[in-house]
Amino acid sequence: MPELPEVETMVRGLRPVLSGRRILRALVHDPFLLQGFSADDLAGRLAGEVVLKVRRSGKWVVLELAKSQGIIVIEPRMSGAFWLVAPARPEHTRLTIDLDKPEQSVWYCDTRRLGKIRWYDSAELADCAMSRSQGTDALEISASELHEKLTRTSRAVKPALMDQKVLAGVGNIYADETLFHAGIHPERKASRLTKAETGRIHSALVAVLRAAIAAEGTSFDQSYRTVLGLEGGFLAENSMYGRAGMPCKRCTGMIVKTKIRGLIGRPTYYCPTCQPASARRKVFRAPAEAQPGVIRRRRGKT
DNA sequence: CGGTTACCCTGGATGC
DNA sequence: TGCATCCAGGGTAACC
Repeated sequence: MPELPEVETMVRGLRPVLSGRRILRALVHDPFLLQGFSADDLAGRLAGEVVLKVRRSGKWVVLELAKSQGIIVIEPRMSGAFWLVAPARPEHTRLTIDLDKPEQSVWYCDTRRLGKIRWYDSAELADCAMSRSQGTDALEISASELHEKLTRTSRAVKPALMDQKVLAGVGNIYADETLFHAGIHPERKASRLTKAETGRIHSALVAVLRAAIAAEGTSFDQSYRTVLGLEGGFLAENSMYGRAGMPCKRCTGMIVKTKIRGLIGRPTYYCPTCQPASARRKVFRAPAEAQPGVIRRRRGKT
């Protein structure tokens, strides 16, 4: 579930509790998430370690260890979350880290078990591995680099924005939100975007991510919570996600939920009026309610 | 090679 | 109530 703002919120919550602290012991409850090492191995390496730094890279949580100089990378993917407060060990806990003086437990939970935990022996190895699968962080990329990266691909702009190698941190919710604020249709061909348009995407991206971080992310249903178990507040400010059939906040037209090419299996929300399919032509066809699974529009033919 | 899809999991919601 | 199906905010192997 977590995208950049949610992971940033996790890291900000973990940092004061974890950094500089000694790990008493680690308990691996589910070795399934471990990539390339065993539960005993991880427990052995963590016992007695000191956490040097907690930081974020794209949608990943990075723990730097002081003694071994090792790096742990946690990818929460869809359902990973950290808990600092709970009456007892939370359900679906996959890893427990017990801290020393004063005693405090950090639980890492992952309902769907899609997340991954990786270990690197040095910062160099970790950086090398991470830069292979992640582009520039979405909060650090410049407007000109974004323009260059987007116009290099012929894909639709939304899947391009969500490609972690293009830029790291944007997922389904914030891609829709960003494109709405930029006034760009999610299926616009990325290579055809003008400098002005990618500039609007860049400004919208930064504004949306900052607002979402300030609100501590987006929560709905039983999904994402902060490390203190609180809901993030961005859903109230959010203009697109989950608002199919509701009025657009800018033009009062109706928000559409659909599926787009390159992102089968994930919903896309957009406003057909504020985000026209072509930069030059207005869309007259009612684009609504394409049946789930059916791919709308192919070369403008109806 | 670039673009797209199938699949990895589980639990909650929905439909019959 | 019970069972089947669908859905979800991510990432990647494998396919065309």
